[in-house]
Order: sequence, then structure tokens, then C-alpha cells
Amino acid sequence: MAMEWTEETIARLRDLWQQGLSTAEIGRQLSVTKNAVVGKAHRLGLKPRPSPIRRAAKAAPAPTAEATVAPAAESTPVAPKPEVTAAPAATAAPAPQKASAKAQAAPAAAPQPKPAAAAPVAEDAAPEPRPARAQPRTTAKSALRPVSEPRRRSSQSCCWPLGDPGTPGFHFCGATPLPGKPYCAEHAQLAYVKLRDRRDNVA
DNA sequence: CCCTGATTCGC
DNA sequence: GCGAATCAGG
Repeated sequence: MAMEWTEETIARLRDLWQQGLSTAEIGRQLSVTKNAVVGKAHRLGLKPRPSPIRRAAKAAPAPTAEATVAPAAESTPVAPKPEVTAAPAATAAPAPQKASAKAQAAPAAAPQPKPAAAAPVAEDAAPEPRPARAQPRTTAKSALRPVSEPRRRSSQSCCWPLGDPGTPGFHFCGATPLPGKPYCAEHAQLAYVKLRDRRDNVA
């Protein structure tokens, strides 16, 4: 049977995707494969994320010679070469990456709502926007910028995970989130906790 | 080898 | 619509 993409799951997918998590990471949290994530993301229409590759089209789509005409190829003889370095993650997403062992992502480990447990933020400030279960790997190649993320309002429902991702009872809070936040007021408190205070405030 | 996302195509 | 298989780049 195929995965039941409920409003909830889809909302989560959208959110995680928007947060810049890798497809595999999202898949782990959603208990699906990265393929499923990618596939669904495609069908959902979202997908403008930096891709490592740009697959050369195998089947040549009947190249009609008409398109060969270069429009206004007079002013600029050479294109600025924009490349595929869009990398929106650098501007808005924390860009989590590099996990030594995926084994650590075991459901029994820390998928529980203990998000703040791994928040790598300076104490006393800078909320970590995501209840990352385990310390998200960070290649350190991309410095995260907690600030400047005006676009894209958060989901319409609180994305706080309840239960173990992958277990039947797993679900998301679903309450109305704070403006600009992926979590409701209640869970935002847990998500955006100061390091010095987040000893064991996780129920 | 690991990772990443993209596309195809049988279901 | 779904996602494994496959592809392709880093």
C-alpha cells in the first residue's frame, strides 16, 4: 500500500522541505524513503531546491531547429554563467547535513519531542527553528543564518512532532502556529528555548 | 564509498 | 498517485 499522504504529513513535508532539510532527512522523520519524499515533493509542486545534479535528458525531446535562434545575442556574446548555485539554503535554511551514522537516527534514540535537546544555539538567544530530534549533522560548510527569513509563512498548523516518527501514534500538534513560526505558542516555547534553560523542560 | 536530489516507470 | 529503481553529480 502506498503511503497515506495526509494533510498533516504533507504539511510536515512542506515545512521540513522549506526548512532546507535533505530529502533523506525528511524521509527519516516522516518514516518514508527519500524517494517518496522527492516524488511527493514533485507532485506537490514544491521543489526549487539546489540539486547536486542536472541529469542530462536521455530522450532528446525532438529538438526543433527553430529554438536554435539566440535572441538578442548581440549585446552579450558570453553569458554571465549563472550556474546552478542557487543554493537558497544558504540564505534561509540551516542546511543540515552530514550524519556520521544514520543508525543514530533510530526511532528509539531521540525522535521524541525533545527537540531543544540539540539546539546548537548561543545561549540566551537565537532560537533554533526546528525540533531536530538528533543533532542534525552539519558539514559546517554553510554557516546558518537564523535571521532574515521573511518569506514563506509557516505552516497553518503546528508542526511539533508528538510520538515517535514511524510509529502508528505519531502525529503533529496541528494547533495554530505563531505568526512566522512553525509551532503553536505552546510548542514554540519548547522549540525556542534558551540553552541555559533547556535542561529538562521537555516533558 | 558516502552523500545529495531527479527522473523514470511499473504498480 | 505512489515510490523503488535508477541515474547522476559531489
